[in-house]
Amino acid sequence: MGQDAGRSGRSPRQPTIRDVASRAGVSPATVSSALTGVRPVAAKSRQLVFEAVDALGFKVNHLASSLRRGATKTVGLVVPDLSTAFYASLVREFENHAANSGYEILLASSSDSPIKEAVRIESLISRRVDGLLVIATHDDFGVAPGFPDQLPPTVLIDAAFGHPSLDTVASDNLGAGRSGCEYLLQLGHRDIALLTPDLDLENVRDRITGYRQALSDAGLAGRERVIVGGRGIETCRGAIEQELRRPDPPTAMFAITYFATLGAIKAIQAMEMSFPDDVSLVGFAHAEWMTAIRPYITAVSQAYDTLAANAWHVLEQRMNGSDTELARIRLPFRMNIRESARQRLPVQTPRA
Amino acid sequence: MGQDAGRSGRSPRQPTIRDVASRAGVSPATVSSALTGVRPVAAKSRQLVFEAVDALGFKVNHLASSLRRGATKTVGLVVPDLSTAFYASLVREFENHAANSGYEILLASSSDSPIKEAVRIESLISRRVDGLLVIATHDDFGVAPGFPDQLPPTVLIDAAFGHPSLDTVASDNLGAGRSGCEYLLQLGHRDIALLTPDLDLENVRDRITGYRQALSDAGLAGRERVIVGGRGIETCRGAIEQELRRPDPPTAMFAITYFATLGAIKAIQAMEMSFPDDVSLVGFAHAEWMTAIRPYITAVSQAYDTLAANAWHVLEQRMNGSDTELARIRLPFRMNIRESARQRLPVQTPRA
DNA sequence: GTGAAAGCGCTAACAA
DNA sequence: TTGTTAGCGCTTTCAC
Repeated sequence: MGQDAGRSGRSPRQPTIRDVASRAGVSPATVSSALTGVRPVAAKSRQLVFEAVDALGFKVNHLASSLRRGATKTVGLVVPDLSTAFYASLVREFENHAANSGYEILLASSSDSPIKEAVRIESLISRRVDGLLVIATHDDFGVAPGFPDQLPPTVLIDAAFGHPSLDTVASDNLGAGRSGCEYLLQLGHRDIALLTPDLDLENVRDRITGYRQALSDAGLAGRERVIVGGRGIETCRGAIEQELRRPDPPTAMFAITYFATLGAIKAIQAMEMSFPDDVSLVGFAHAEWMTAIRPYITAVSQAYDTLAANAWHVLEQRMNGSDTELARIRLPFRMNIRESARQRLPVQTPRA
Repeated sequence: MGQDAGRSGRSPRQPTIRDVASRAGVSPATVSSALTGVRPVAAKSRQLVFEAVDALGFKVNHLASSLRRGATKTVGLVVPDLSTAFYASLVREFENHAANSGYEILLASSSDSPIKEAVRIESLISRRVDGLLVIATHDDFGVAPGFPDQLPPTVLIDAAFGHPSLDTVASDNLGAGRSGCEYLLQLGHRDIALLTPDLDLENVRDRITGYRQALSDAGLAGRERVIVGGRGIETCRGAIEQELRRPDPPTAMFAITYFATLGAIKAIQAMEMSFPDDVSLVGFAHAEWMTAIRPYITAVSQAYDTLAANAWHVLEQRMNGSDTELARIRLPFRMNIRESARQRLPVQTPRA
């Protein structure tokens, strides 16, 4: 239990493999072999080596070894924003996979900016990561001034699905939009408003398409109400309030984003209405509070764990040199039926 | 805008500083000087170098340069758990500070286990991080089988405050416990239950001490009600329900942890009671939903941004060789007064 | 202002 | 099975 957690720095010098070698009375190559197991080492030598390692407190200099081997056992992870719970969950999953496979994670945030994205990736490349996991800030990933023209093995998650030259993994957004809407339809709703912050990302647009399809399949093609609320909880809230104030307010709302969900909730409260009594709500994403405060929030959520597992798997294959065709993985969403949406009451709204 | 985002790998070979040198007709040393600016370079040479760099698409191999310079411009960040919003916020802040100072972050999760913590730190050291930021899993940081006996400059955040040989930065937990309780006292409450998941960490114990002090200062020394609910939202919930079922239920509750807050909310709902009508609630931590769903949650929260800024600052000093005395920084909490706690009614509220 | 040469710590040939 | 040697790509004396 030798710790000392000693005051930083000031060490005489970290022992090198040479120090170990001379103390063990073998060559550096043997030490290396004993440590890495790349070539057989006599039991005796190995023991000598380990004794010396312990005695000296030797730790391989991963830097030197990476430089020599041409691989760092490190992957870069680029996310648009660490405060979004979904991204944070992905980070957690990836950290886990990485640790289990002997990789380290270099974390970078692009702050939702394509050019910052480019800069951060550049920096990661300079550090010679073996691979890159990126949640792109927009669908044209790779198009930004100063974007590196050579990438290590890279897997794109969530956004930029179907990139022409990179593996991509995403959720079945279309299906998610469909399911959310169908669920509401099933409950008897006919006036279903959809709330989205913007139309920038394809994944969001897909959700909207799914919503439209569900509506049109139900013979309600003309009844779309797509509310673009803007980024930020407050702007979404404003937009929804406006919608609720109309003479023909929706009887149900489908928020297709985490912030949109929060905005919708705030709007409903602000109008002194309540869900599911006055209006049904289907939200998006998973968060613990959704099952803490009543009514529990019915929501569609991404299977972040499966998403991460798949992305990691693909990346690992690539890093190991696999040259199979581009991955194009679509993963199902989860539909968490709880309490915030319910059967439309017959008297609720005037019919058209 | 030269991108290609080309299919991974298969490159001929990354150009090195030598390639640049020969193309520019100067020596490697000059290229290095031009790039790093460590020594003056003639304008002419510099231009030549940059042209060659552009033409070749050269990128310094940070690995090689780190090895040579003996510094990586990388710091390791160890957190107990990425799913806790507070830690995630710290990570975000640190990533930001790092990027602004030209550092990269190597992220590791200890999964709340001291031994995993040791293992992960070991790995980071092997990668020769210049510094370490760690949110320790317990107060005896550094005591675990296999814990490295030499650390780079290290700053401990949140837990293990006052470590004998490392800089520590934490919130004023005692003050937080005090404030939360005093606020409730001020509102006229006399039966205030405190909910904590456990007594393991000193920061939590300090909050409890603060609560006790506030009570005793108010002449209510005998009225402490400390409920240890266990990790996990559900167990907390169970414990609170039990408390609320007593013949003399508390009129107010103070949850001193994020999960405890969620547990308290669930318990209150499960009892078909509501806050602040039947019982007042002061929660812990900051989350957007606390100001989305009514009633908004009154809560004490850590100033994660200030915490991170201070920790980063201290770490940077150390990494630059500062040898001043150990930092021991206590930062104030924030008291977010919202709606979940209110004046105790003279007559205990009847059921609705 | 610039170059030659050594070397950071490790691993991979190549020999033995 | 093991050692010797070269060199990964960079920076840094030291000399000019």
